[in-house]
Amino acid sequence: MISRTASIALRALLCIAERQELGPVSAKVLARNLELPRNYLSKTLYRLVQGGLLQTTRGRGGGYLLTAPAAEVSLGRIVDVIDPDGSQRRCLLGRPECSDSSPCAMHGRWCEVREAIDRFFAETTVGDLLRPPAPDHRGRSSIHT
Amino acid sequence: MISRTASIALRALLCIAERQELGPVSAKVLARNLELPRNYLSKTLYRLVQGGLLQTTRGRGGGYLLTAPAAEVSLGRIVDVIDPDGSQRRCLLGRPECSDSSPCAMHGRWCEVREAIDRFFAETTVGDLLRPPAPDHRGRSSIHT
DNA sequence: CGAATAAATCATATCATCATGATGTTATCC
DNA sequence: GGATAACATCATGATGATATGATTTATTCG
Repeated sequence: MISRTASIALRALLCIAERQELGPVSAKVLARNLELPRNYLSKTLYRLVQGGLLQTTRGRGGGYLLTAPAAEVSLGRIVDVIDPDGSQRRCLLGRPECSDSSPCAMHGRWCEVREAIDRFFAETTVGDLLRPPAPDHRGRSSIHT
Repeated sequence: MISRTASIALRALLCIAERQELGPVSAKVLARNLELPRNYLSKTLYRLVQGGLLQTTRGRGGGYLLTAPAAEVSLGRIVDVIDPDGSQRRCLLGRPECSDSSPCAMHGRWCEVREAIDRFFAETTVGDLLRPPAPDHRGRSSIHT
């Protein structure tokens, strides 16, 4: 669905968003929290910096901060920075020019699903995920407010 | 979403399903139709044979046939044979044990989308794709018994 | 300044996927 | 039985994603 690196990027951004009120979050802290090698993480974080999602400060007390409020950062923007060829999720049969006017055999049926995926990534923000997961009918949790 | 090889497998099965009334479909014919190197295709087809989706006959006039009616072969079965680790599509944050009782931050929101994807692959069959996707035409698509 | 901290970068290493070409095996037809 | 057709398998290479470790650059603090 998304690459492992994109998955790491999502986790890293969430972790930074949770902690940045206390100041920049260092790669060291992130590596410890995400249980990942520091340098590998560092490279992924740098891609997010270049993608405009993070800003950094070096030296003592330095680290990473979001460039925009968490509520304004969609998951899609994060994934697009790491997996730039989002057209992975396009035609299931691999046709580069699959479209409504030139559809493959699955086009009609798959489009609905694909649009649901696109909506998820476009509409869900980092901010949405900071608040405890929306209680739903699933799992039958009997927690009342 | 699915690997390139899985995409090729889908195309190959569709092609075989379309042509098998005339007898087994050879790798040579498939390679020509799908514009793919014969040997590479051959290896992928063999995986489908091992997965129980295709049967083969060798020698003159030989080739590949579906083992079951097209209407009974779901796309999910095909993809599972080629990309056995379907858990790719599971937790977006890569948690192996993400579930309703132990959800990640995205679990609730993502599950709905994931289930739509799972339904698509489980419910769409090769047979569904053989008939043209019923565009604006009336009459052909109303085949509800 | 010099030491410490932290990000940025470089050089490799590893691994799975994708792909090609050559060869082996099985079945059919004459 | 020999030629041919067709799938099965092997060996190898190319590519990109993943991962590790070492080094360099920038900043802060004493």
